[in-house]
Amino acid sequence: MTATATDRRPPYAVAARELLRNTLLDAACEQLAGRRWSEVTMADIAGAAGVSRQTLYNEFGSRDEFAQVLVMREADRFLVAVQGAVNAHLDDPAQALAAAFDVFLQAAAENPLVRTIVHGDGAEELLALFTTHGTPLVEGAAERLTEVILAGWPLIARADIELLSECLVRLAISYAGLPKGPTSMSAASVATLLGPYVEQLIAGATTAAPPAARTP
Amino acid sequence: MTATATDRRPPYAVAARELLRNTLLDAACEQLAGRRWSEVTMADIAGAAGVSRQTLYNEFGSRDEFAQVLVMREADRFLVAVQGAVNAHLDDPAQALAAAFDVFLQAAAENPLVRTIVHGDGAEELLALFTTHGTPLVEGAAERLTEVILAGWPLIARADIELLSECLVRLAISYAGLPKGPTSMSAASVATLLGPYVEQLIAGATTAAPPAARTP
DNA sequence: AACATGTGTCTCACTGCTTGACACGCACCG
DNA sequence: CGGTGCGTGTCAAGCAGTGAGACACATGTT
Repeated sequence: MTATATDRRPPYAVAARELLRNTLLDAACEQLAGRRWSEVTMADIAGAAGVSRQTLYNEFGSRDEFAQVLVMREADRFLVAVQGAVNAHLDDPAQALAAAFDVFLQAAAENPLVRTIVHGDGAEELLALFTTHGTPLVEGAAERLTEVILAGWPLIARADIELLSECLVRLAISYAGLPKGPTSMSAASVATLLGPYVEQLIAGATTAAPPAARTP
Repeated sequence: MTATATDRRPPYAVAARELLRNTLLDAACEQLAGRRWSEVTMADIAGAAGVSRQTLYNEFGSRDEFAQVLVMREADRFLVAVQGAVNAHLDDPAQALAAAFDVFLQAAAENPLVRTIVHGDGAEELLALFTTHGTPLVEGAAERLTEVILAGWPLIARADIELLSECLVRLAISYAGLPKGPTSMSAASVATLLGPYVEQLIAGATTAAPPAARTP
């Protein structure tokens, strides 16, 4: 077995399904760049993806579910960027916080989907997926963020990170939907506010649990 | 960036077919990393790709045709690298020649498929595709290389470039199969040998047909 | 009220993948 | 020498997913 066990090729069937879903989601994003969400029909999306409307329904069930997946995928892309920013500052938690937040806000400000929603052009349904109906998004993003942070600082208690993550996700969504000044400013504010907390977490973890002996 | 008119998304059906072919070819490369070509069965390839043997035959006809496509795809990847090297030295044809040749030999030396063939481990059938049965490869690569050069120096007569391209392709295959010293040395040799010819082409083109004062 | 549009569901035809089988060639082996 | 195993190449039947068309339903428009 020459290839490493981690990067295993997905069987064709799985890859094809993923390709279908991504093609449809990409097609929707493309449509959204020019029109409002309420103006984009399921037929438009299917057509832009080169697929029948029925296939779209088979894959995503309903328009609402499709929107949900669309938003979740976009959020996931942000988290990839955030993960990179965090891993680039593993030595300085506060700076990692600021950098990650800045990267996120920057990406959000440039993202077509986010711009569409924030601009308020008939995308109320999508907006709800970020706010009032945002449970899956917030929980999913917080969970994912928890893993990212936990991977960077394994000594901190998971519960503390979960608390921090949900707070960060909510703040991030808030700032993304209602920007305030330059992104770096907002990021600095968050870092200032939460910096002491994370420093305390780090300190508590390193003193309480030196690398050799782990205490749960 | 939303979507320029040039990079249009391929319809799902096309993308899925391409995905199937690439999955199969990748699976074959993976198998080849550990075993000889003669030891890799069609069933192995199909299985590694997560697809049935019949599908493999439907897509590629026979084992020989599959090997042909495999080699051609690998060659195409080399040409992408070569194209990059050429475009990085549009101001100096001789240097472009050397750089492209060096890039090619470097990539060939590191390529698992090429190494397998050169090492001679039971891949005689594949070796033949580069040499005695290499017509499709040589012609295809020369054609492709012609386009690359023509794109860089549009003033040169196509016939001259075709001549040069075929010569280069044959030399490249020769050096790839039977390396001589460091790759940069071989590249320099070729550049020295063919440099005067290309300089002459450039000179002839710019003096004979100056469509504007725009000489590269 | 009549109409137009979009969603969601259903049915049918078709394409493509899977499975199992078979003939053929070939190397190995008693 | 014939038997056996293995791999190639082909075929037919079965199955899953997609495409195409029609339909009921809700909503908004005229």
